[in-house]
Amino acid sequence: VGCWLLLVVGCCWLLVVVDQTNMPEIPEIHQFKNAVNEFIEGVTFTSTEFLVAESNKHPQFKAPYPCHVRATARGKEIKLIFGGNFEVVFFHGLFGGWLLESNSGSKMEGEGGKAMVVFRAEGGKSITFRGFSPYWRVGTWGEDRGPDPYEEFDAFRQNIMTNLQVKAMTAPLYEIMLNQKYFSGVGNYLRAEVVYRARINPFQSLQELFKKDQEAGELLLKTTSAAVKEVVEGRINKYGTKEEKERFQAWTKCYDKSTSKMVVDKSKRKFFYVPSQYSAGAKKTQETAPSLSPLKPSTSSLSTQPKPSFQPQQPAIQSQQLQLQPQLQQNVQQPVTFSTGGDDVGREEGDYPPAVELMLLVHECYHRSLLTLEDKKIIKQTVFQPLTAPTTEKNNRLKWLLFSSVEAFKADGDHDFEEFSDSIKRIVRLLRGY
DNA sequence: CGTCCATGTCTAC
DNA sequence: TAGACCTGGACGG
Repeated sequence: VGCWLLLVVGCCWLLVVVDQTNMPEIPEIHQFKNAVNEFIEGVTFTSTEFLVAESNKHPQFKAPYPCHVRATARGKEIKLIFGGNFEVVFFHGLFGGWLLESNSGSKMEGEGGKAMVVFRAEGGKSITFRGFSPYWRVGTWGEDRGPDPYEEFDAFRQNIMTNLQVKAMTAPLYEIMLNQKYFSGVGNYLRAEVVYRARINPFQSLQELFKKDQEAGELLLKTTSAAVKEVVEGRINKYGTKEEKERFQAWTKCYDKSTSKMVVDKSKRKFFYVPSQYSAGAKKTQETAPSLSPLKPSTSSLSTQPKPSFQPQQPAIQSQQLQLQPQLQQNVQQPVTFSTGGDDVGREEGDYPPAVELMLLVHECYHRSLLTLEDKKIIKQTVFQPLTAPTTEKNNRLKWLLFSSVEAFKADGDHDFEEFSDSIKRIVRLLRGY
């Protein structure tokens, strides 16, 4: 029964893949590759027909006909190998795809978009690469694209491990995962799904992740590979047949779900994530920060948030609260030398003192894994320094900087935690200089 | 009919 | 960092 099912589904899949032409990520590229290979198995190719003007993007070339052709895939690229040594790499770009036809030329000519290049074989079969902003290149894989996480997992992992210290690795996970140099083939839905499935905070960098928790780092890489495998083998496709679309909807747990949170990244692409997915894990680490959930939507909820939200919800938090409270008391009594200048001006009842505001924010950043425990401790020590401790000019200035960061954060309607934690990290670095 | 949006890069100001 | 590439589906008037 299993074989029969495979056969039937396999046939449907072949037909479907033929018509699909939308921005693919690795799984779809592998599906194309598999479909092409099945279709041209044992077929002898005899000619190439170029249907676009020659350009850098679409150079004409001469394949060693007659020959057999084989397709391979790596990341988002597909390579056709003609007769075992002549290679052309294809990139799908915005809306590229392959058309597999048994009766050569029947469908493509003039119909539905521009065919770009047709490879014709004996017996009337042809494969057509079509699209509107794709390209091809005679030669091998793109230089700036890393190994395929699905078919070359070890190389994929190695490429990341040996480059863990490069600057790109300091970008948050959700950004680096679109970097084809390291996450070759990963695209917008995979980054969301992988991070979700691995239950890892996407707002930290890969560098930090590996430093802090090697196992979690390894898990992320393995999950990347596994997710691709699931999509390829599950015949899942957002732009496929009705069944494939349904499978896509069922498979995605995070991407494009109304229950997910969403941020728009630098290149204006949507990143979906579910905070509880990774913050639940953080609770195990005892040092859980109080949740500041009302912070995000409104403009300045931090200063108007009622104190009861401070109430510990769990025993694990309680011990921390007990620790924190005396220190807060102590802080209130501190001289206001570093309270952003305006000495209580415009403060309303219910506002937290600056130091408490700062620590709440730092806690939240720690909660989001934007700051380390170490960072948090250093800030705490600095802010709640015992009255007896010597204070230096420099130290005071850094404290002032810390509070300025809070003001900047509050002034910025977007409540950019990353920016905030970045400035905090810079100050921590300075503090460590002592 | 029009407008917006999408698994993605590349390039010019 | 916006614009280009210039499809095709969903949705609005």
